[in-house]
Amino acid sequence: MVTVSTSPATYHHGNLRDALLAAGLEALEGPEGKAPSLRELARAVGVSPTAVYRHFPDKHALDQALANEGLKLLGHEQAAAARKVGGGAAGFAETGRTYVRFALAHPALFRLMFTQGRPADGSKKPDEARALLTANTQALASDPERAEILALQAWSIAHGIAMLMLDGRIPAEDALIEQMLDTKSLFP
Amino acid sequence: MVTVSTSPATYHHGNLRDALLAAGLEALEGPEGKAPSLRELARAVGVSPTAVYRHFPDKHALDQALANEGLKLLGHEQAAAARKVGGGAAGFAETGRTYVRFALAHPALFRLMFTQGRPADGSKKPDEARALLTANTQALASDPERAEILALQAWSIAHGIAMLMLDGRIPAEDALIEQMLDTKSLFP
DNA sequence: CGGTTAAAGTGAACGCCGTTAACATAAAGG
DNA sequence: CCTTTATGTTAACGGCGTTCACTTTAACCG
Repeated sequence: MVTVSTSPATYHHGNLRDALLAAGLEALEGPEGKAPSLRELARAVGVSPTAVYRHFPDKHALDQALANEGLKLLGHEQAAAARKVGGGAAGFAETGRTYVRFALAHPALFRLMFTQGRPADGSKKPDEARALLTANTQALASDPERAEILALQAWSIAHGIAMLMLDGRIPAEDALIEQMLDTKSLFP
Repeated sequence: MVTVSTSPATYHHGNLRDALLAAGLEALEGPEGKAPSLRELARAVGVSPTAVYRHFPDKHALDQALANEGLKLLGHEQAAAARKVGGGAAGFAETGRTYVRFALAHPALFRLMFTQGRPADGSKKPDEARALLTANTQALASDPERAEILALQAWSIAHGIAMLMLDGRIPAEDALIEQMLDTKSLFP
């Protein structure tokens, strides 16, 4: 009898793919600030480096899979944050702050999410974060023409703040995030 | 008699430091989109890998030096662009567009400029780009209190656009840059 | 000058990396 | 059961950043 859940499923030696992703996410949270190496993850999972290639064609594919996990996480956090403040304009503002805070809380993961050329394609539906963004801007923009531009502008400023703070160009202070992302002054 | 100039100066085997930086900048312009390796640069200059360590304590220092070159270049381009349109509000807008265009024109260099934790310190004066930004925002902001925030916001949105375009998240079209950076709608 | 000293470059080696090839083993399934 | 196929392993390759011990060149100075 086997407990069929996320991690220990049909086992040969283990559910390597998921185990590698879990180890990867954990490594990305570490204080190293560095993306883990393939061999490092194999070691962490207790498997030879080449075993990884049964589940990912190459290192880049592994990184992309990790990036996707990160994107999912970010989307969930943003949606939850927006819901918590009741959606609407307040929710929109909250997604922006959450975006930047996520980057600061998971620097290595966030970098990985955007350094890897995006998920190739295949994925039919846009990620949750993106969907939330377009929904919000379409609801809040007076001119639906401008909604799209507004979405890209909002994304860009949040992304810019996140990156500049990660790179130490701008002090990573929470008060500063709120001032810079004040939607009333930015998108009046 | 020696021609004391930038490149062939006091020679032992060569002016390695400058030669390495030149080779580095050239490599960064290549289509690889990858930052050059230390050994690669040593090869390009015709020197053993270890010779590099006479001029830079480690690879990271070399990368930082390259990043500084990039920052200087960006600053010059921005200043020239602002001058060309007569400065003022038009100049401010132009520096933003120039920022993003620079990133698209030199993707690997731009990435390197911001990936390396900033120039440590030491540099007494802030780079030209930064000086230009604060000067512009102080001149254009009604409230001098808000000037600083305005500067960071302007920087962030330009940086965000640049990064998202580099990462293929947003189409890298010139028309889009102008729409997104329209200062009249952004900072009214 | 000539000889010492210090700067600049070399070659061999280390451990890490991603990746390939050839081989082993366990699971699944007719 | 016995074959097939998925999933591992070990050994090896070349490239990387870096260190160590060594050599060569240029500069300085009495």
